Amino acid sequence: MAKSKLPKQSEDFPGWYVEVVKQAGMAEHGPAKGSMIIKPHGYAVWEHTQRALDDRFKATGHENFYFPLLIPMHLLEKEADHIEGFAPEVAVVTHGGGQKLEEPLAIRPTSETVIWNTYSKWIQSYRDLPLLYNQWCNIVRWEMRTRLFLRTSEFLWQEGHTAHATEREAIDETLQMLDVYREVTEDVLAVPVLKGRKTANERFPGAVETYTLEGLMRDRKALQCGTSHFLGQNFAKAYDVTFLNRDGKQEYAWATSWGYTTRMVGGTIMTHGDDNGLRLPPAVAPVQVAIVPIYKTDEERSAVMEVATRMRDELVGRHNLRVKLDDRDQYRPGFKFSEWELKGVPLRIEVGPRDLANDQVVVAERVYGNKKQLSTGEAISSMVEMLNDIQRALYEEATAFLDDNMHQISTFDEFAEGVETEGGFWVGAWCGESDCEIEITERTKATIRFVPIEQEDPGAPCMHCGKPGAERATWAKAY
RNA sequence: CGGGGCGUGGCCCAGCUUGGCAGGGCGCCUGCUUUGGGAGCAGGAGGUCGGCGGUUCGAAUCCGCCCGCCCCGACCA
Repeated sequence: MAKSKLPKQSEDFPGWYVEVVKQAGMAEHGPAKGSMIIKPHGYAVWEHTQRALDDRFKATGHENFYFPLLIPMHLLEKEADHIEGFAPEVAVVTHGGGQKLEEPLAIRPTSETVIWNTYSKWIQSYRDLPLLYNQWCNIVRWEMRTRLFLRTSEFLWQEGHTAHATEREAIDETLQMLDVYREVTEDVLAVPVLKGRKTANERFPGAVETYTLEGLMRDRKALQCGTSHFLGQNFAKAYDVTFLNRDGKQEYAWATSWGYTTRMVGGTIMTHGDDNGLRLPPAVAPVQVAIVPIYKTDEERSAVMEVATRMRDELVGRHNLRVKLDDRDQYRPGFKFSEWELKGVPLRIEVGPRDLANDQVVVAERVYGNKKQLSTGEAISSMVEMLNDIQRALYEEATAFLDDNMHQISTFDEFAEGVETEGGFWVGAWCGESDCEIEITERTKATIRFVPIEQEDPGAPCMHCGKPGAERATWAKAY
């Protein structure tokens, strides 16, 4: 493996992250404060994530639509908890056409308000329900402090907004979509996650319940990886969305919303990356196989390129893989090896004169850091299986890491000390009261990432205040 | 919003203390030699020194104001 030009993860994780994002060509800062330019290598990871999600949305009966970016202020202000939660981070357009606007326009921080305002027109009867819709879009949330992918003032996401005739159906939808997120996060991004319910403090503004997925990054800090909200009838009441039920009675509709963002590109980087750069899961890697030709003379070049091109064509045409034949003449092989490793490409094929003489190629695996010699035919026929194996290996490695960093809390002091020095997830009894939660957070800088989806008696008093335990809470320092 | 830092060829930075030809490394272009783990040599292109004003014979450098960005905290996906 090449010597890295990156800071070491163990010495400076934030520095490592900033550098690997830049050097691997994933993203850079935009000209406006807190904004992000997503570069092709980063955007492709998002595109593959989008595809995985969108296919599953369709498979569960959802359709895509699109609502406008600009929302009249008065619409935004109808649901009290919602506007209170979002007010500080809403960007507002005050001028247009060279004039001050009569009514300012909010740039959407999320679209519940404009969508539920419209749903009131779309929903009259129980026969109109359910509405199972989703949109892919950008949103703006004015943030104090930003980090590429993890928190920028504008980001890309998907927001699902469904309306239902019954509470049960809406709750089922909320949990179903959380499961879709879990499947994509674990099976596609190879990021293992824990599933749970947010406390009142951490809940989405306007939601009755917020369900979450939490992953653990390599610096042992938690990352929220997707949330699904049961909104009850809060938005239906604020925007007067009623329908006539089977019995001829007016009822408020039940709502859900769920979102998944470009943040997970950052989550994937921080879950799998190592001191040599990215390690991308094959399912989302923009390039799954890089072929590096090696030659000195023109004769060698044409002989090597012929084999390399044939392999590329077969891997693309017959095996449907994403392959890059690196025929750039201005770089030498060693440079290319390092670059593809930095960019996290799972497999690299090296073809040179020595290989041609032996009717073989060299295959290097990014995740294992090894090289093996295979015949051309073997290399081609085993490539899909090797990629599947790498996908699985990344997930298993991350799962082992997560398991190693799960701690059961026995005393508050041990927890406070441990979460500070070791990081990771800490599980223990909590009284269920917000004031106590806030005190613990102030003392430890850790937050409750989630409690079990179905409330469970921990069978022990609260680790902090000693009152009867109401919940088994999982704590961590988080992004 | 508080604390800290920084704005100088595409990128990273030196020069500023003590005013006097605008420099280095990387990258880029050309040529030759190279090519199995980040190549070497030679030549070359590229600059309103963040902006405005002031002091001065003379300002990247001193003074004032402004703008922008990054990092650390409080808020957040």
